[in-house]
Amino acid sequence: MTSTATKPRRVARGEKSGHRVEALLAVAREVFAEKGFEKATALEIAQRVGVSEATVFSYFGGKRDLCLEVVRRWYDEISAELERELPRQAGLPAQLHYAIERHLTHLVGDGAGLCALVLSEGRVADADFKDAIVAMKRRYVRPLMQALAHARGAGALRDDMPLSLLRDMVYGAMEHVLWDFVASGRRPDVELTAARLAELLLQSFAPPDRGLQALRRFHADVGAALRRLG
Amino acid sequence: MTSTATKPRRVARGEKSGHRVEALLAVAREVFAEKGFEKATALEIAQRVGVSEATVFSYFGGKRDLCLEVVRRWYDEISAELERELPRQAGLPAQLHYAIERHLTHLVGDGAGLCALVLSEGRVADADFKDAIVAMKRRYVRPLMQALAHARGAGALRDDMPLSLLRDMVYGAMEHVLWDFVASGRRPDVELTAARLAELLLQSFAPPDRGLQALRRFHADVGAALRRLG
Amino acid sequence: MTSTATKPRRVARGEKSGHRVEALLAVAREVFAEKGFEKATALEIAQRVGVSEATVFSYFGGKRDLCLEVVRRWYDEISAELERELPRQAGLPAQLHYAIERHLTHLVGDGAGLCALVLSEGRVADADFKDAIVAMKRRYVRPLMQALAHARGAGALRDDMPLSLLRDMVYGAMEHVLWDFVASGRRPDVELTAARLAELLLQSFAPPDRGLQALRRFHADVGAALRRLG
Amino acid sequence: MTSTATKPRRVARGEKSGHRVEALLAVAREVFAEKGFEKATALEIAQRVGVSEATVFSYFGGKRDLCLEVVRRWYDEISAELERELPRQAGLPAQLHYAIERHLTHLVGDGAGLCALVLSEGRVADADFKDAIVAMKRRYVRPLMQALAHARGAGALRDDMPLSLLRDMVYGAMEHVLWDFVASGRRPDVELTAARLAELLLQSFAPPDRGLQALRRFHADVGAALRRLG
DNA sequence: AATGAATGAGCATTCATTCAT
DNA sequence: CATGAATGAATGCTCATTCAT
Repeated sequence: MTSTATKPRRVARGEKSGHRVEALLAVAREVFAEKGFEKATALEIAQRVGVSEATVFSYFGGKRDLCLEVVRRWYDEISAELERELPRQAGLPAQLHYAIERHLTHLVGDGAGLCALVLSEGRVADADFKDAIVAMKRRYVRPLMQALAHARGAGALRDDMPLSLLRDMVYGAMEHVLWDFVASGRRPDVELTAARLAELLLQSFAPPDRGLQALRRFHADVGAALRRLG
Repeated sequence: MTSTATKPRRVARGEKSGHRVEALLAVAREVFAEKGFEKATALEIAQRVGVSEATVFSYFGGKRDLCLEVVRRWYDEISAELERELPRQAGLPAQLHYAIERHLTHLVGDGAGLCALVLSEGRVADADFKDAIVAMKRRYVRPLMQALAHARGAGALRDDMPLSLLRDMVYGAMEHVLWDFVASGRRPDVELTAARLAELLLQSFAPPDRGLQALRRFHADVGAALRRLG
Repeated sequence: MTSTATKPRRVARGEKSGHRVEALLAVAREVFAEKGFEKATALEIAQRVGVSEATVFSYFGGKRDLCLEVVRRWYDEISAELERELPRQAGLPAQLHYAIERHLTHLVGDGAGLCALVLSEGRVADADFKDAIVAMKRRYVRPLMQALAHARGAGALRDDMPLSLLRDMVYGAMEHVLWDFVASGRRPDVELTAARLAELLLQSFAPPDRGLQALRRFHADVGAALRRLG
Repeated sequence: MTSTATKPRRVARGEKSGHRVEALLAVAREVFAEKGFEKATALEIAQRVGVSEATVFSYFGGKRDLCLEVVRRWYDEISAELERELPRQAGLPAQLHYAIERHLTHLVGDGAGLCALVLSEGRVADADFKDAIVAMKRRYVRPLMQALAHARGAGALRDDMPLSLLRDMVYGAMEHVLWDFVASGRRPDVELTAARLAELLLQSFAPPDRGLQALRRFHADVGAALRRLG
């Protein structure tokens, strides 16, 4: 609970209230995504839902709280899905592909704006906000981090790079793909892009190929043998 | 020249004015970087420089113009450097490393905020703003794109991936490294990170190794010969 | 509905709101009339009503909208009255007198300022504003124009002058009477002035007198007969 | 000298200064006419003349003073002309026509804006301004008023109407013609309009026709005689 | 439980005006 | 003489937030 925000006078209980809250959150997600935090207004959210401005504030402590809740819900959804499904994928390649495909799908769906929200608004927000965001992000990223760690343990991943860097490559690349989409308006082919990214990243993450080294030694040995024979 | 913005009442001429403009732009860069476009105010910029609010508007057509000029200058600086130096680097590995190291250095320096500015404010800005930003971005990225294209021509780059995706990997990874820095406040080791990223990305971009294939065939052939020898 | 103006946040509903709107419009009429469009401020209007500045903007899209609404209401009032009553007057003299008396009464009442508003602010306003004003003016003037046209059809009006010129004489004369009032502060005797203006204008508009010509011929004939008798 | 305005630091002397002053006044007339008092800016006037803003204030005590001087000059010009030429016109019809034609010509030329200036800005200005304007107006109108008074003395003008009302008809009609021009942008045919207005106004001003009355009595008498003859 | 109504605080922007050089 | 530079004071407008009903 933040010190600056007023407590909502009304806390959702029962069916009707539940619906209200859901509707408000859904619309707020839209509006924040479209306009960004600053340009989003309580009035617009209220009007799209069909309630009064004041109602928004009776359910949420304030604009900031509402926004945080929106972000929280979004992260909850995608995190839960990832936590559930990622471990079911067999092997790093499948897992990486799954994580990428899901992330792209969500972001292309409605998340570009939210993404911007998190990236840039998080920067100027107060500590509370920041901490909350960081925690959500951490949770969201954990499944993939665990998969990477596991793969590294199995020798399927080069161990001379910090996992955080690999993670940054995964999500950074996707985010940039997203910005292109946002800037140009051209919807990317999610499936294709996911496949490509997964392949590129895998190649990137692969440990220096021991087989290749062995083959090179073999070639060298055969060559040397030939020369000795010569 | 944007169509909507008013012209500045004063255009910098002579020494004094030059200083004022530079001071304003420098401070504006700081403030926009810290606060983002919306939360940055002309008043704060003015006060930090030690002039009145009105003075800001006498040098720049408006807040938006000032912001655009700040971004323009920043891009000019880093673009000019890249255009000059990148072609002097020998080979894709060196070029990639150079581009990464420079980008990280600039962003860690003062650009994280501006980066956010460009990424997220660009989303809600008017067409003029957007177009200007896009043009700058394109210029900035061109040197690396050309290097990549050249490398691909020389067979040093896999040709089954769009260059734009490779570019997104390069810059996306860096941006995420930056966000970590912004969020955590822990300054990354630029040199080390640059080296690592360059290596990871190079491995990613490398064409399926023809030498490796040849070696495999050689190995197979030798094996077959051995078996035939029985 | 003008394209540039923001919509008011609140649209009057119910009793209370109705009162607020009316109060604001009434006071705004005063202030615009006193100060003119440019010098009138939302703050002053608000203060005279006893509300905050923001309240003004919550009922009207902006200063311009408020002003236009004020003018619209004023024209509506006087136009409706004229449309209703003018046709009931019998004969051009009565109609002219009625139109003049009403116009003077309204202008002396509160309209001098509004008149100036319409006349001179209209010059610099944007197209929307202008068009709206022109339409109102046209409506207001129509009843008299129709009366004039009808009188001309009946031969009671000289037909060698454009009606628009006659109209300009009617309203121009009155406006000047008004300016005298505004400048000097001496309230004119509306009834007397109306009677005089009506008589002057009627004499002006009368067709060259056929009766007079006939009488002259009669006189000449009688004279000739006398001379023949002589 | 007004109490609020600062004295100009520089009073025009000699050739150069004279030119400056003239140029400033000429341009200021244009700008005030185009934009009205409020929207006219010292900056624009200065730029059109090619001097700095400050220069404007070094020649005139302030915007208001400059404006007053512009108006004064304009009235001086047209008043002087009228004072010189009107008495040379023979007879009321010629004089009325002359006054009308000159007024229309000047207003259509560049005066519409100045006219609005005088009419509406005069309303909100301080007493000094107002008095000055009133004095100018009075001087300008005097020649025609004297012509009217003279005509009335000669029995060529009905004496049951105040001269001020006749004056208002003359100038009011013209002003309305002008507003039509300003609103529609359609330049009126000055010569034709002047002729028509002069004729209409003359017919308006003519004394009730004594000849007509005499003729009617004659007709009545003849009729009565006939009837007596039975 | 909902909201109509009101507003305080803030912000971009404009411009007449001053003054040191 | 002229002006470059600076600014104080307005002013229109926005919006999150409060509160009585």
